[in-house]
Amino acid sequence: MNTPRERIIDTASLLFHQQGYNSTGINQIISEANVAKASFYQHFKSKDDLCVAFLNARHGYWFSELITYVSKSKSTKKRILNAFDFIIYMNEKEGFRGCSFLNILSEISKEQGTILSVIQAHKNDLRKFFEKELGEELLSDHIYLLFESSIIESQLFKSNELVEKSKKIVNNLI
Amino acid sequence: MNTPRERIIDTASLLFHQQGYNSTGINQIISEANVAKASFYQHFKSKDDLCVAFLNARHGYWFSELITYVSKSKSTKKRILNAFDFIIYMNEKEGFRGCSFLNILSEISKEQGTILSVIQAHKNDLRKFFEKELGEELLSDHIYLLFESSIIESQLFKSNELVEKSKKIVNNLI
DNA sequence: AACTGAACAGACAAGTCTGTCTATTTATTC
DNA sequence: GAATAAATAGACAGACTTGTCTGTTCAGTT
Repeated sequence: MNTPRERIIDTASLLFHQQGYNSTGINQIISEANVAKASFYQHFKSKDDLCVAFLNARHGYWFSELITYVSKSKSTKKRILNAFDFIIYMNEKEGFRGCSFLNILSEISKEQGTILSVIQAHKNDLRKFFEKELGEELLSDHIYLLFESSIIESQLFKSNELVEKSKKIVNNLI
Repeated sequence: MNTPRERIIDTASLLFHQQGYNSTGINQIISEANVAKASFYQHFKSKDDLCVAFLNARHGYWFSELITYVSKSKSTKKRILNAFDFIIYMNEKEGFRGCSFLNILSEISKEQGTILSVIQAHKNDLRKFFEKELGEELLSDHIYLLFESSIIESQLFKSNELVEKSKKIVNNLI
């Protein structure tokens, strides 16, 4: 049944995604993860510390899934279009809850600089991913921006309509 | 010194923007607005009710400012570029706090459907704004998506770099 | 069989939150 | 000047929050 640490992160992933970071309490996390409170604070020194651990885990999971999706094709163009299909896949899998990183970005204050830099690092990696695929920086940033808004707009409207439209735009662009 | 209702909405605007919706309590709002708690609940039946009122007020303010900015030019192209300059202006004015509507989107749960529809209505109006300016739907949605990500990325990186890049992209696009 | 480290349960402190309530004061209108 | 409406202050209920703490149980190792 996994280690307590894993159970905590798995449960937190689910709850942060479903309810948001600030609306999810430690008590609910440990209760649903079947972990004692003392055990929680043995692994994480604070809730923010858990948040960083969660974002790191999410980063690893999310990118490996993206790479899996992209690797289905060989041509750059198809690979990029696959990335947008990955958004649709994730939306359907996770119920249009958007990007964990951007959701938490909206919830943190100036004092939580550590969390902010984890979010920035994640997005920088995504930006680099498109740059490596495409070479040209202006084009890759263009597609990065469309990718980002595709995630957000599908969360907002609980629909893949604008993801599909982005695919059409990107298809004409490359 | 304004009416209590106005003082509440003004204070809430500031605090929701600075600290987020869930992190801002009623007590802080009424204290900083110099309003009694009973007065607050005479004007708003709940915190979510205040949220809706705030978003409506924000909608009015934000759009009127956008229109002012856009109206400085006559050609469609220049007007669209002005809209991106408006993002830069707001970022500098408000300290890269991003979009009130999207920030609250990240904080609400499924039960808060009323708030969600106010956010969706705002973004639909923005989408229509670009459609009216540009006519072509694919192009106007393309620019709408770049506009949205420009706001978010500048909030994320506390910088106007990607807004400027979007301007360059849009300049080549129209 | 004794030791060790990690997990367990759960009480507790100190503070937060929303929303309700009573009771008093101020301002406006008839 | 009396009546009405809207503001005030602030106590209170009840539930929540994070983090600390005590003490117990259990598995693995020597």
